[in-house]
Amino acid sequence: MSQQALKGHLDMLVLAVLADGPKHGYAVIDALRDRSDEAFDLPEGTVYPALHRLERAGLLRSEWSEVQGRRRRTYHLTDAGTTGLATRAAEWQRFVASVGDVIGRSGPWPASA
Amino acid sequence: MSQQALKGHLDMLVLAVLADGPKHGYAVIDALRDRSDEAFDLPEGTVYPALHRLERAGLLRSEWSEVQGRRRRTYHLTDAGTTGLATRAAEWQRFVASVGDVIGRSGPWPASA
DNA sequence: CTCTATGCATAGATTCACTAGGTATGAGTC
DNA sequence: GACTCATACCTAGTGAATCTATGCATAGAG
Repeated sequence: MSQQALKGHLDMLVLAVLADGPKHGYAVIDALRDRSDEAFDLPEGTVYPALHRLERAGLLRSEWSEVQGRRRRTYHLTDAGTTGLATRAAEWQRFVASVGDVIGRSGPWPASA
Repeated sequence: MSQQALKGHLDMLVLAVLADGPKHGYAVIDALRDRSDEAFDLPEGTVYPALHRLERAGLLRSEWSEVQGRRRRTYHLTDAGTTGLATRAAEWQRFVASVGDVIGRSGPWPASA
């Protein structure tokens, strides 16, 4: 996968896995890898700053906890995060449709699942 | 549309419009706008550097001509450009499928055309 | 003559994922 | 006990690539 393919779409992916339920950072990374069948195996240096950015933007909130001697910061979507995800997902689908128009796709995408 | 959505995908789009036939830079911009129904209305400062980059990479070649007193640089795909487009289009579809897996798409995309 | 569209170009700003490092705990191995 | 690995957090700096802003030049319309 191209190194820049994610640009501008990472926030949506993070919001999407958190829409399933609160998770701490490391679990977000695992969820992205599992759900994408290894396609999105993101380094911590990518995901942690994204989480901080989304919290600063008000789309996430977090609480600290301690589980078996390890500090965890668990993130959950705010209301703004929920609507933000919906907005980004809609934009994504328009983007995909536009790219399809340009590259000349005719039929529906092959199902992956 | 997000400002960064194109990151890493612009090359594919440029190659796609040139796969339809040789075009000069300004015409590439027009083709992208027309084919995407205005969604991709890209500034010259985006497209010209992309064309130069693709030519340096050997995916495009260009010739100068003069039409009605205006200098034109017309680009066409090389063989590497044709295969490069196929590669990028395949990667794009895998990327779209992976994003779909993460954000929980179930059915096929709604047809846009 | 001015303004717009056409047609090319580049320099600098900006965004954002990634690389590379750092800290710390728990569990398993030798 | 020492070592290694997985878990779990963090940030500074790099790099790639699009966008903003600007410049030059010609043709045509008003």
